Amino acid sequence: MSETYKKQIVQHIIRNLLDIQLLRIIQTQPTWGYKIKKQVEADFNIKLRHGALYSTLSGLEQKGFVESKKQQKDGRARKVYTITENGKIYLQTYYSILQGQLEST
Amino acid sequence: MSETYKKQIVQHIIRNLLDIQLLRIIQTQPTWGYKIKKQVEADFNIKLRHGALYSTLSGLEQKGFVESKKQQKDGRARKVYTITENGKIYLQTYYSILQGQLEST
DNA sequence: TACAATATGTCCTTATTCGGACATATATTA
DNA sequence: TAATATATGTCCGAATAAGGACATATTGTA
Repeated sequence: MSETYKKQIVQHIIRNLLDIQLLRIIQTQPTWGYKIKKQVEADFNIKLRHGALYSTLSGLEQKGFVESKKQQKDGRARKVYTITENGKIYLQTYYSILQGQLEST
Repeated sequence: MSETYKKQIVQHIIRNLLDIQLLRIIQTQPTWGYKIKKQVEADFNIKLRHGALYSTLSGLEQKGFVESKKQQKDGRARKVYTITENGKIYLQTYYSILQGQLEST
């Protein structure tokens, strides 16, 4: 597979479907903004502006796809996000559409 | 699967990953702008602005992912797009990234 | 003959998003 | 104690994209 395009496409997906990617990450385990940023940057070797990250997280919460709880860990205040039932349904619907596209390849 | 979200997500994908969706369609068979518009609108029951469509097609051609040939059919001038080798590699790379995400579900 | 459909393209104003800075607070390390 | 890392958030000017109109040409239909 072409490594040349890989980074480009990942950036494209992260940029244009950030909400869905965040839901994906939060579904695997409850987590918080800063950790997601570090994780995505390490995993994909790209930059993630925290401005976009936090506002997208707020958006997901407003839509009822995630819930947040303030957590105090080692003196640091984290906002831990957990996926909701609606969030799971939304993600599942997204996956099923992609699955359909992959199958018709 | 939730029908409530389906249309919303399809619109999201078409809107944010239009270039990839166009490549997908052109890969299955060479086609032209107007036909793609009608096809997408019928298949997904959404509106596709032809302004965005034609400029995205031009963009794909500039990037070397598709090639166009002017064709005369029934007196009408069509610009028939065909996917290139680079276009196929690009799409394949995209699919492999999605596959990876789907597998980790 | 007028209208709808096929077919492709540009242009312009408005709306949205980007990238980066500004802002704040605590903990750890050099 | 100064810098770095963790942690979350807002704001603003610039860049980009969206929506729709303008433009043109042919064919088929009412």
